[in-house]
Amino acid sequence: MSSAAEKSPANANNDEPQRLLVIDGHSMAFRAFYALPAENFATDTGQHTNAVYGFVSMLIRMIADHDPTHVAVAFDLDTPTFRSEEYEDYKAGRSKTPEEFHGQIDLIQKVMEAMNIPHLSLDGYEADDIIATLAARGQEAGAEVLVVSGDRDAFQLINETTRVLYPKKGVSDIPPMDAEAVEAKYFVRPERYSDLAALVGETADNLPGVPGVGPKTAAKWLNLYGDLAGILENIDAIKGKVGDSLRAHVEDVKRNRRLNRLLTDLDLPVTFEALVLSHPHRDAVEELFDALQFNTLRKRLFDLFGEEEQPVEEEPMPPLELLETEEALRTWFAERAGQTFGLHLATVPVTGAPDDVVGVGFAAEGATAYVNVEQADQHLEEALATVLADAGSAKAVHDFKRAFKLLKERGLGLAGVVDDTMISAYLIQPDRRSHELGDIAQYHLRLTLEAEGESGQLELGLDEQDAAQPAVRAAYVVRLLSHHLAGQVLERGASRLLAEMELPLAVILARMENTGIAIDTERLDELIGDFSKTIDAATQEAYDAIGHEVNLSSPKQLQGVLFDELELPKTKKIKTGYTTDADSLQELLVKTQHPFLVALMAYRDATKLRQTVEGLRKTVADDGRIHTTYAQTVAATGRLSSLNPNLQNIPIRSEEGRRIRDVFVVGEGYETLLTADYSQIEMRIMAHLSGDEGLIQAYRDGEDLHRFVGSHVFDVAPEDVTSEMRSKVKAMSYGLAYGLSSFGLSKQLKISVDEARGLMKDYFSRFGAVRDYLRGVVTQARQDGFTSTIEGRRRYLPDLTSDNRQLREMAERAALNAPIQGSAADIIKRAMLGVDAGLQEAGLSTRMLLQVHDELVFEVAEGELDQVEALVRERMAHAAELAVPLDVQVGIGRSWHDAEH
DNA sequence: AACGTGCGAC
DNA sequence: CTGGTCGCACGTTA
Repeated sequence: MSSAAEKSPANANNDEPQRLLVIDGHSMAFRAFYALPAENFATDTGQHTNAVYGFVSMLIRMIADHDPTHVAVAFDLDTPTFRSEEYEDYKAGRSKTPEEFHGQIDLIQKVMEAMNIPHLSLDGYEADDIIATLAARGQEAGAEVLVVSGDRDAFQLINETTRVLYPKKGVSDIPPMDAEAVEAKYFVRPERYSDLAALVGETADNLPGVPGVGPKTAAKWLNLYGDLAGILENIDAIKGKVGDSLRAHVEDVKRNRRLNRLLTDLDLPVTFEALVLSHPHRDAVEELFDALQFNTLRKRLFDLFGEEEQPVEEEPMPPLELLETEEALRTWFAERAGQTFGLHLATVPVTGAPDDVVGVGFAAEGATAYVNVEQADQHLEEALATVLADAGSAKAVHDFKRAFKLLKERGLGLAGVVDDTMISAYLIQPDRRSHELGDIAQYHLRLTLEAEGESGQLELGLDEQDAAQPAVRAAYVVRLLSHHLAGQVLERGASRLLAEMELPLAVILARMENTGIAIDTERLDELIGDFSKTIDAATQEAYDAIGHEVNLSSPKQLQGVLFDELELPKTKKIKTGYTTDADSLQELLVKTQHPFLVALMAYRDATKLRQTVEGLRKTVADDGRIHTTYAQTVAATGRLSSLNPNLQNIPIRSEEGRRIRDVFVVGEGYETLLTADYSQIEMRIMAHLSGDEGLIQAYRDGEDLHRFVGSHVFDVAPEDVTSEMRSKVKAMSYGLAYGLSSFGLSKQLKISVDEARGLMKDYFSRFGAVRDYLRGVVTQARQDGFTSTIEGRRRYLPDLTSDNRQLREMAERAALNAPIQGSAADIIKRAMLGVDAGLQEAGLSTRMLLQVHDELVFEVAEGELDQVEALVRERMAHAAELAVPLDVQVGIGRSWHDAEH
């Protein structure tokens, strides 16, 4: 399925297959109303908009998913219909429409007018009749028909060309019902569905059926006698109680059948052609959506129809010029002075080492060029080096950090980088999972990395062309992308983040990665042995406890042992059965005291540790150091991530695990490792962002925050806060920043949900500003479509308005967390820039090695300790000006373990 | 190869 | 249904 953004507006071209989408307006509005909480959707004037929002959202999605050429919406009127005339209790007993629903139908109709989508209603008839009539007309015109209705009567319309979207509660992606689906569910073909409904009855319409007859019986009869008429002809042949029941209610059945027949011949004032889906009235939509305060929806709507979403007209790529002499290179760049060059490296893989740079592709206005680095003579290479290292020559690259490192391998510098399209794309869409050049070029420009006519065939004869073509093509694409993304980066207020934070940071990260951290490999090997012994012992214990062997690493086999064999109580359900996670095992142990559980948990702990240590062992480079790679465009909040290996999840909480930190040591020629971390940075940010006077003052006074909060929540003097109270508020304080529920808190603290709820209530009654802030974050994010950090880093969360509750609530928790986690990421990034600058200004040899979210690890050169400590403390503490101080804790030692404090 | 489960860190 | 952000290893399934 293509995304909404790719849809072009429909046209009535007769060569194209036509598809009509007909929607039951009231029923969809009601679905939307109940899918979205009314209290979250209201304008400043108090008009509720949840049904309008949900309706338009579903409509956009359906247009995107099904690509109709024609669309219409049918509404009921409040006036009597031929059905209520015949049967006065028709649809009686329906509960009154809620207060908040009032006026929303009118608004939906206004939106339809602005969107240029016809909406129809007809005195004396219901929406279903209009739908049936339109469906018939669509079919006559040869169109495929999709009916969207929450009324099962619509099933009678299903045939080879007509299908029904019948939204089930809580399902946003609705599979269309066709004849087979109806038959599978009701055991009759769609054309017999009305007969079946007449027999069974329809509670939604207050039409009683034959008592004792359900779909199965009705279907059995219909299949036996052909149709309802056939049943009535043979009515005396039907035996048993149900036969008597049928005979007693035959008039009801006949009435039901008259009422549930949809009319397909209404006199509607529109032709099929008038239903053609065309562009919205832009001004009308702007005005209406302003009034409704729909901001993200406006963008989705315009994206759906937007002209700018048409494929970008691709100009032929300028011809490739090979720069083979110093002179040629100088001339090429001199003629284009002042331009921003797209740049891309041609590389070849090398086993067990970084890729090798074999050439450099450049793109400028109307020209592309390639320099073969391997065949370059000294003059050419020097000229190239000059251009690359020239800060005055502006360049756009994709993945600056990688390019910087690869060039460095060749002894080449890289400066003047004004854009990294990978980072720009990330700042625009931090949630995207891939920011690879090919992906974002496809997404933003509809361009592929493969040039026209290049697919597959090798350019024969010239080896270097093989490397040159793709590199130059990439440089060309990078240049276009950079141009295209710059506007969006600016619009989203991310220009400073890019230029002053992420780009300079890339250089620092490249250096950290190249430096790596020294490893005591002997110690590492010892640890592997130690953990292995623990594993062997635990394994044996586990086998003894159950009398046979089993793969303790297989959740599936463990389920067999725990729940079938040992018949322990069932745990939480997961996709593949019942969970065997650590929390659940602990609960099982409390309940059953089974020795197998103890052994299994010991096995889990030890295998996790051995696995970590073995992973580290494999990544120790020839220089005896581990060189992680930092991913700058992965974490949606703005954090870095670390991979190959991940050095941001080295154990510390358990004594056994902490030993692993002993293998990270100071390198030869250096004096010591130094770690510096922010104390409670996320809580401090929460205090700052919420402006809670109590929390702010506590931090200013340098109090033990959790003790302080505990004394207020439990209403005791600070010195009377027990460690149990302290750990409770600590869990709660941190949980709040993650959107923790009272259920989650109760589980974590092993207390009742009531107790957890009470705890949270007390917390918020003392720290009301925190509650107001957290509420405000979600409301604001829903309005804006994004959250922001203190540096203006945005995270877009379209799911905040999803009609899927689970998605929506996940987005709400992400919205709570993103400003806090993201601001902490901003702060430590600023700190890294500051510390790095400070070290250089002071001409120190001390090196920054690692970043672990709120911690930096340094390798301190001989004699620099005092100076470095002062510098690091100062720069970290002043990386941001908050309402509370940023407390920095520093530790020193020969290993990472010893440098903990 | 892709997915699901489980778990380490902050 | 129920705590955010990651990366990685293993077993299982396609």
